[in-house]
Parts: sequence; structure tokens; C-alpha cells
Amino acid sequence: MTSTPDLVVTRFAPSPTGHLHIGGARTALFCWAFARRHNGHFLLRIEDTDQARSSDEAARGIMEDLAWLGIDWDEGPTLQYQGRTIGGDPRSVAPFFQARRIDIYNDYINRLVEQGKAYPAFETPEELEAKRKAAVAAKQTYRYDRAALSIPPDERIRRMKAGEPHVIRLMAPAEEIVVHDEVLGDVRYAAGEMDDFVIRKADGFPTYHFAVVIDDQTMGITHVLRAQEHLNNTPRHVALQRALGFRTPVYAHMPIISNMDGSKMSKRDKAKAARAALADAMKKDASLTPAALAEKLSLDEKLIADFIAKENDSLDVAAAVARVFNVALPEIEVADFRDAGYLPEAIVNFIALLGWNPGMKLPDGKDLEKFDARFLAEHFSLDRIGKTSAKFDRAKLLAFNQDAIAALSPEDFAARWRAWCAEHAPEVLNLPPDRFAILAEAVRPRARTFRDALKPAAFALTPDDGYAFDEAAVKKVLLAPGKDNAPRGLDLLRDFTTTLRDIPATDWTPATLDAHMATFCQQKGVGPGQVAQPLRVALTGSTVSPGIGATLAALGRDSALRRIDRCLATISG
RNA sequence: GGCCCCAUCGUCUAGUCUGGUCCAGGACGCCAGGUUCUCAUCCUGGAAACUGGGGUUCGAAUCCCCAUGGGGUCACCA
Repeated sequence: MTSTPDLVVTRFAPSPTGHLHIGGARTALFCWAFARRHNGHFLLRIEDTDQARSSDEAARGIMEDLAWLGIDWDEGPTLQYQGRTIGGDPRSVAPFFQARRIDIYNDYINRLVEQGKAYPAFETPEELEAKRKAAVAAKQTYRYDRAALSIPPDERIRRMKAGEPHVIRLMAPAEEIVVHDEVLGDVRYAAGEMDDFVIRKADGFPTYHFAVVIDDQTMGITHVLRAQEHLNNTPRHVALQRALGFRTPVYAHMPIISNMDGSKMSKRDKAKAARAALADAMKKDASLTPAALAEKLSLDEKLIADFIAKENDSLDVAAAVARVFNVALPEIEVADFRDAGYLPEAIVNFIALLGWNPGMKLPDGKDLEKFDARFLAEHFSLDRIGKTSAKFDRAKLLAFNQDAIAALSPEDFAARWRAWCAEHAPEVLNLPPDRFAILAEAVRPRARTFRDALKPAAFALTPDDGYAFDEAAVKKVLLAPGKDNAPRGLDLLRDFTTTLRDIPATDWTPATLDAHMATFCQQKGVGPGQVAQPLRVALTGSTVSPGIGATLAALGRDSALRRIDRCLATISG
């Protein structure tokens, strides 16, 4: 192993049991930024010691989520992303999947057992659970009672070697442990608080605590940045480091991100939202039995019944409910935000502000809060991480995303919206490129996310005879007598259409069309609204659409004229 | 419940370490106006907070103590 003495190495160590959680994304971002700021390495390690819940797909998904956010790792499993390779093993510290490091862990565990610093214990999970329940019932704090230590050492080892099912427990230290944390300061844990926790499970896999400590040491991790929910784990890790003779890395625990109501942001929130929507639907429609729902959602009836009864929080059911009943589920995982049409740069900016702040002013005296990953890589520091937990305010994220969308060049916005549409709304791509570009620009200030953009764009995606003319709009805008003796909307429309017919396709652009309308209005002595609104009703069926020039142009000359003709033919009077 | 952490507008926060420049600044949201062909964008203005109580000090959002509140964590999950 080659190592540079002062090389800063941070790591992000997700367990591959699902998509990347937004909170995990922030942890990864801070680890990445800290490494960049100090010209160090950011390492990605996959903690797959929970055999039942881990999967390779999940690991890959997490890597893609990170890459999408622009968080690249210098060391770790490799990923091909947009033509380049992320990851690698420049210091020879692989493997990066814990399941492939079992031999390493066992070496250290054997050493601890030989030294009497750890010992086998033979209780079954059921026995321990019973003891735990008894302690709770007696209002006592449960700690492992060291029953295994009453077995003579020789016999313990003999039974262990004979293959009797056992776990290995660390002999907890008898002294106080002080954890120095870069954001919280010294955190003290009194002697005797810690019990002899398990470091190797009966299935032979190390527990999280043990694997983390071994890996952080053998991978040369110098700085551990993680969420505060891990703070209480840290004394265990320090105890382990001392027993093993390892150094202690620098710790920095960052505040937790929670929902607006203070509850923890979790994947279960999606199930909760779906369940509420389902309950609502079932109340309104008595025919929606679990059996009927199974049909409707094309899922197993038992799964659905259990979901309703809160027996499970199946993400499949939640997703199906969202789709079929057209309800929005809260975004929790990075993939949710991507699907909803958020920009990675907006997400990065927003989550960076959840618990960190540059503390800088703009020239106009306002606080600096808009920045990108490059800025973070230059300015991120531990001492500006806050201590208070942060609530995830979607309204503010939406505002950030809207600003990020506004900051894009028209070409960039069109290209990126197109890429999103290709995945989530392919029908939009049926438009010819020039009209797509016009539509994109028209829709941009009306969209806070890519998905949002679909709504104001809808008029351009329906067939020319595929929409109805809103009755109230027709009455008010087309048929009502004009103000101040002006002609009715319908007559103005008919009149202006003559002008429109004379405009060649080559001039059919938003600016030119707007200019023609302005001229027409001047000639007729009417306000722009008196022409634009009737036109809008004819073109879209409603009184709401982008600017009239853009609306006409996004439709294209043929389509626009066809729509007006249909309106004129349909609405008479 | 034990242990641990935290405490500035509804929310994210600046200010706290190095007490006075803070009758507390910014942003989102909200409210009210304005621009505009609708919707939206955009512009202007407004309401809105130092959890409470004790200290220390000439002086406390800033330092100390207590109370209260919130959160985390107590697995052969990570």
C-alpha cells in the first residue's frame, strides 16, 4: 500500500439497500467537498454486510445517483458515466465491497479474541430478546449481561472452534470515552455506558461497527463526516480503535435533515402518502376493495391488503397508487428528485445549505446562498457546519430549482428538458426541433421543474381537433360585446386571422407574430388583450397560455390556422 | 425511560467562539401594490424571531447555571 502522509481521505459508505437518500446525498457531498478542498481523495465504500437486504443493483443505483449529482469518487468501485470512468484504486486499498473483505475482518477478530479483548457468546437472538424485554418491563436499561463470560475461557474457545453458533462481542472498556467532534466539540460518555456489543454476527459477517473501524483504518480514512444519528455509535468505534491499536480519525457529525413536521425523512413517507390517498379513494368509492385494487394496480391482493393495514410499506404499491390515482408522492431519494425534474445543481446548492453556510456577503450586502459544486470544493469547511437539525423545505427547493432553470441558456434548457422528456414524457419529442425550442422557451418561466413544464406545454401536444373550447371563455371572450364599442372577440379574431394568413411560414416566429398583432391592434384601436384572448381561446380552448406570439409559433403556422378555422366553424353567432 | 445532541422570523440561516457597530440582516414562503395580452416571470413594499428564568457585566442574541422544548440513539440493521 502506498500512502502519502498528509493525504486527506474522506469516505461515503452507503449500504446498498435501495436508492440514495437525499440525506445521504448531502453527507456524500460534504465528504466530497472536504476532500476537494484539501486536495485529498474521496472514497466510496459499499457496506453490504447485511446479506439479506443488500443488492448489486442498489449499489449501482447509488453510484449513478452520485454521478448524476456531479459527486465523483477518486477511489471505489468503478462506474462508466457519460463516457468517463469514475472510481478506481490508486492506493491499493480495495476491495470496496465489505462482503469481499471478510478475511480481513476475521484476522482482526481472531487477534482480539486471542488477546482476550473479545469473546464468543452463545445466546440465541430469542434469548437476548427475552432478556431485553424483561429489562424494559422492569424499567431497566438493557445491557448485555456478560453471561458468556461465566463460561470458562477454555470451554468458550473450544465450543467456538467446534462450530457452535456464536457471535463475537467486544469487551467494553471500563473507562470514560471522550469523542472529539469538529462540529460538536468534546462529547463525553461515562464509563459503564457501553455494553459488550457484537462485532461479528452468527453468520460470520462483521457488524457495521466493526467493519467500519477496520475499513477506515485499512483504507487510510482521515476524516469521517456523517450525520448526527451516528454520534452515539462513535464511542464504540473509538473503543474498537483503542482495542485494536488504531488511530482515531477526525470526526465531524452534521445535523439531521427532517420533514417539515419534524419527523425523520424516510422512504416510508412515500408509503404514508400513498396510503392516505388510497384511504381517500376507498372512502369515495366503495367498490374499491383490495381485490378490485389488485386488478387496478396489477399487484398481489395480499400485498395491497397488508399495505392498507400498515403491515408493509411496499414501494411498489406506493408507486402504483401514485400512478393510477395520479397523486404526487413526496420526493425522498435522489432518484425521486431526478424523476420529478429537478436540476442536480439546484439539489446540490440546496442540500449544501442544509447544515452548512458560506457566511459570505454579496456586494449588495445580501447573504451569498447561490453557489455551485466548484464553489463548495473551494470553500467548504468543517467549522461552518451548523449544529441544529434542518427541516427540508420543498418550497424553497422549488424556488432554487426555478432559479436554476432561469439561469440556463435557452439552448441548455431546451437540451436538458428534451433529455428529461425522453425518459419521462416521450410524446413531447414528437414536435419538430424548431417548434420544440420555441415551446421550451415559452414554458420556461412557467415551470419550477421539468415535470411542471408539461402542464403549460400541453396545448401544443394535443391534436388540432382534440381539445374543447371552454364554455365560459367562449362566452366571455368571443361572444360578449366588446368594451367601449369595440368589436366582439369573435369578429376581431376573424379579422386578425386574415392578417395571419398573409404571414409566411418563414416569418412565423414569436417576435414577428407579436409585432403583427401589435400593428393590428393599433390599426383597430383596441388593446392587445382584446385580440390575444380570443386568439388564445381559439388556439388552446382556454384563456391561459404562454405569450400569444409564442403560442402561435409553438403550434406552427398550419396547426395554428387549422385550430382557428375549427374555432370559427364551431363557434357561431 | 437511560444516554447523547441541539435551541435566532412559519422554514433555511447571518450574527454567538473574539459581549457594545443588532430596537437582530438575508433567502424561501406569506400579504399588499406595480409591470404585462391571460397564466407565469419580473419589480417595489410589508408583517414576521433572539424558548423561559436566574446569574456575570457599565452593557448579553452572544458567557455561565437551571428549567422547558425539540431531536437522536439504545439490534446478531447500517
